[in-house]
Amino acid sequence: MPKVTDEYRTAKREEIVDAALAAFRRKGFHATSMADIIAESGLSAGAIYGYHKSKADLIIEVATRIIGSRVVDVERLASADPMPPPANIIRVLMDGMHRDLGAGDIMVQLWGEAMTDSTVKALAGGVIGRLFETYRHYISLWHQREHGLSVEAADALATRQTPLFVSAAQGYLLQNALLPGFDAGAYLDGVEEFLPR
Amino acid sequence: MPKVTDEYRTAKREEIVDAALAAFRRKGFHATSMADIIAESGLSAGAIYGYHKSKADLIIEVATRIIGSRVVDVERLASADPMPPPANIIRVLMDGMHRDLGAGDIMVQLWGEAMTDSTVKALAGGVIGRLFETYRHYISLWHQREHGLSVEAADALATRQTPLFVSAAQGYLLQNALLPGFDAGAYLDGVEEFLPR
DNA sequence: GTCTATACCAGGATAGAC
DNA sequence: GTCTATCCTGGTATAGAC
Repeated sequence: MPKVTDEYRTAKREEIVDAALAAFRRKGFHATSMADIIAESGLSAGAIYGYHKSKADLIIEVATRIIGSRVVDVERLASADPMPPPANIIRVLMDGMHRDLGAGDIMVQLWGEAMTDSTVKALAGGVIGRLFETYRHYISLWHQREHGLSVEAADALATRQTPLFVSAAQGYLLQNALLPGFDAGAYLDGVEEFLPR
Repeated sequence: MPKVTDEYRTAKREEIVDAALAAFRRKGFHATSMADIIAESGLSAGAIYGYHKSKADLIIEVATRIIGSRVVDVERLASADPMPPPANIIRVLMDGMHRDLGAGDIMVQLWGEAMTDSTVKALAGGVIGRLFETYRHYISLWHQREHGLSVEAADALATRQTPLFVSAAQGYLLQNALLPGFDAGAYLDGVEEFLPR
């Protein structure tokens, strides 16, 4: 029975994840060394390794937190009464992203990381899959309410549309991160003008 | 005046880039060590460094080649007589990608790499920018021919639509790389069904 | 529980022989 | 021009004192 409580332990773990997130935001996943995280946290190497067994472990921890918040955002909107049209959700998603992370750069890094690290891949795939499903459900619901479609018809339509909506969000992040003159406002206007409703 | 010709030198450079590409395809940019590239090329460390001064150099070389081919693809279609609708271009782009690279994974890695390596970022930004412009021009042309729009009207419309078309391509690559059950055919059908024409 | 100091390793790049 | 052998840095993780 540890004298120091479980709460203490989890709080400390979180604190370290915070520091890792801050460091990763600044330098990216693999350009960040454990020394950076150690400096950021104000703790020592020994302390960190007492809570997280490796750098990979920290990446996973950070990634889970990032994507998890997005799912919550969409779920919240699904219960709003006048449901915003699906295309408008992108705006909410990107706002949340921006609030949590400052920029989407870290998401892009995460995708890249997933290509070679199977743990990250499984995680990213799983969580994006969840976001995907949440979005699909939202779109189906919206067609039912707004266009009076049957559940089956709405589901079928949503299934065909969802990938494109998800792409609109992913494309926003990528273009924002890569193209010097990216105009976020214009992008979102375009999404609302041209994606189906 | 070198006895060994410039042609020899460039050919050798290319040969090494080929090997690097093969290695990167298999293990990703930073998981690939110089030793891997050396093994793949059948040459030695010394030889490689005689032609390319660093690993970063090789990444740039490979990246340039990859994206450059896409631009050519789109340019070629712009002079086809019945121009395919812009949404159909995605299919061509993805086919070419697949033929050159086997999978888009390496593109995703490249984007991630760009987040922390400013050279790669400048390169990726520049070349994606070129692809972007090529696509925009294509869309404008298409609206002029197909809908009889004035140059100005077509340009304005194309400017608003292009980002979304580019997202559709980027989203394809990402979802294909990350989602276990990704259905490429369905995705492309959705693109052609729902993107504006 | 936390610190400092350090072992240990991977991998990029080079020197110098042929 | 190409090879082998090796240097050296940077970075993760651990050992052991406090």
